[in-house]
Amino acid sequence: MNKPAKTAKETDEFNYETLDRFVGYQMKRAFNLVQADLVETLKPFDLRMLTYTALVLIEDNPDLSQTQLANAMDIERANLVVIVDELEMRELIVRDRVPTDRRIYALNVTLAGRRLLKKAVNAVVSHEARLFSGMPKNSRDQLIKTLSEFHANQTRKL
Amino acid sequence: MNKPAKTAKETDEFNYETLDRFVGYQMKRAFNLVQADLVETLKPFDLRMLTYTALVLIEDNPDLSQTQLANAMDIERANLVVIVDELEMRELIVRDRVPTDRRIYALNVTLAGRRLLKKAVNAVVSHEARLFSGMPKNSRDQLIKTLSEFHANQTRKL
DNA sequence: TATTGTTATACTCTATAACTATA
DNA sequence: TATAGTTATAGAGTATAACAATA
Repeated sequence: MNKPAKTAKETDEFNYETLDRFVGYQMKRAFNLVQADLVETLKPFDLRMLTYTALVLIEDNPDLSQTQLANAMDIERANLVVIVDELEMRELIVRDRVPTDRRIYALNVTLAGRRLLKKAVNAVVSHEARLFSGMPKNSRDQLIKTLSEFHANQTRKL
Repeated sequence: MNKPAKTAKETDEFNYETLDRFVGYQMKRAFNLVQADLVETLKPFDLRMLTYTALVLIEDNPDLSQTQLANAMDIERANLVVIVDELEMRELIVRDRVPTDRRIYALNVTLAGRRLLKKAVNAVVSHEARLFSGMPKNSRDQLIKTLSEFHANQTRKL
């Protein structure tokens, strides 16, 4: 097959030699796929990953303050405000005033929030089961463990 | 320790019961840490993750077209245009015209691009070595393998 | 008709600085 | 002074639709 010297790359086989050792990029690509599927999964509940995560953490940790929630979610307090605003406006959570320290809000899930979350959690569990169905269970468990330990390790260094 | 009934959560021990099974969130948190560190690593070269990745792929795959590159990077063609614009403007790559198909550009790295990339790759390798220094080598290899297989699995399904 | 590269646009997430009210 | 929540803003990444040139 003689071709002209200058043509565009014609095969679909890419050389990922340099990129394959780039863990960050593997993480990004994998996460992008998960994220895209998750967006669709949460759409019926009018939730995004951040609002879903916030709701989960507030339910599992009653009376959480916004600063604590932001830390737990690894985002800035400033960016959490609009998320909490949205959940409060939709009456999925409440901002309770704390008598002993009037600077703080104690966040709590409402009944409506609890009901919505229950359905959303089920949907997310199904979404992940489907997404990782091709992955052996021990690989998935190991993945969670590795990522979790990595996160713990990094944040401890600060 | 008797406390008033309504106070904000006082301990730093969080209940991650629901979240811990949420692989997508583990991926996101881990990736965010990597990304934040990578931004600093690439800053001296005036590169971002996307421009760095594009440069790597173009060097390792001469005569790549923009559509092929976008596919390899898992981004939309439309979003690649500004990335290629930037690299071309900085004379790190060239858009070569393909005589046999005038719709296509054949992307190639310039000498300057090659020189910059060599330093950048070294910096990224160091950055990852440092970042994952607390992780056993086989965990890191397994992580790359799992993420890579996951990606291959998902994209094959389309 | 289909494909490549392109423009425009909207939305989301992230990061920073500065403000207020409370402690 | 320091902290909790807030506002404003800028930068970056992502997704979609529509267009011109070319096949």
